[in-house]
Amino acid sequence: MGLTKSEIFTDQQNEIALFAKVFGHPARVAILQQLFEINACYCGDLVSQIGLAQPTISQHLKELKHLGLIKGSVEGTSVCYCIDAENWLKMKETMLQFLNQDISTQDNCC
Amino acid sequence: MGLTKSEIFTDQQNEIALFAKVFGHPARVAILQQLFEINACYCGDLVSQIGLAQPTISQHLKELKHLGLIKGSVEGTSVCYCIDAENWLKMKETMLQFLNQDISTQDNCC
DNA sequence: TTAGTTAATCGTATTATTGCAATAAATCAA
DNA sequence: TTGATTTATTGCAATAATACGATTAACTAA
Repeated sequence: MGLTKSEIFTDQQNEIALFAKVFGHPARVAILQQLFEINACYCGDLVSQIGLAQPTISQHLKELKHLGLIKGSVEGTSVCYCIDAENWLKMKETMLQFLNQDISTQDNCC
Repeated sequence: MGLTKSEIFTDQQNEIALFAKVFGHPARVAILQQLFEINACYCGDLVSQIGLAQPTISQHLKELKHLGLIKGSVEGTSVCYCIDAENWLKMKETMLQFLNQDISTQDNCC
């Protein structure tokens, strides 16, 4: 019915899915790459660099902030965003655990 | 307008987003974890283990297969699915490159 | 052939996501 | 205070994703 049944999955599975979902849009990938490269970036800079409208960028920033992956500090009229290093590492641990799964035996059936 | 503007992003950014999007649902995370654990699994087993309807599981399997992360072989009336090890490794390389980004300088602005 | 089993596909209802114009809010400069 | 600048929020239209009942397709066994 168009509604993800989160309750039938484990917390870990839901957490992985939540992190992955936020990376599931190229604009958010681009924003994060930019923040890593520049280390800090104004919202307006991201708007001109990425090429989406200001409300759209603002919305993507909000989602990244909601998951704790970035943080922003007000500087006058503009807002400076950067990666939240601590939370990024925590996220990385979770995702690596998922990505580094190995196939138990070598003889695949397919 | 509800339509991702893929054309304004790099191929790499779009690729990362596509992989991440498929991990952005707990059912697909659960399916992949199960395939890693059991090494091979019938569609029907996944249906009973995960607790979603058969057409729903089949749809999720289709998406995973479309990205090349799993492959299935017909065995009589059932279909045996397993991880496509080679493509999984390729995907992992792409995602690790993204996740392993480091902050250039230590002095964060925020 | 016929009945049973398993999985894919179709159709559809419901919810989520994306994108932006318009507007509001907050700050600064004169 | 007024006007300019920057970002957040609101509202809405369009598209995508999720889930499943019903059906189809493919195979097996009797």
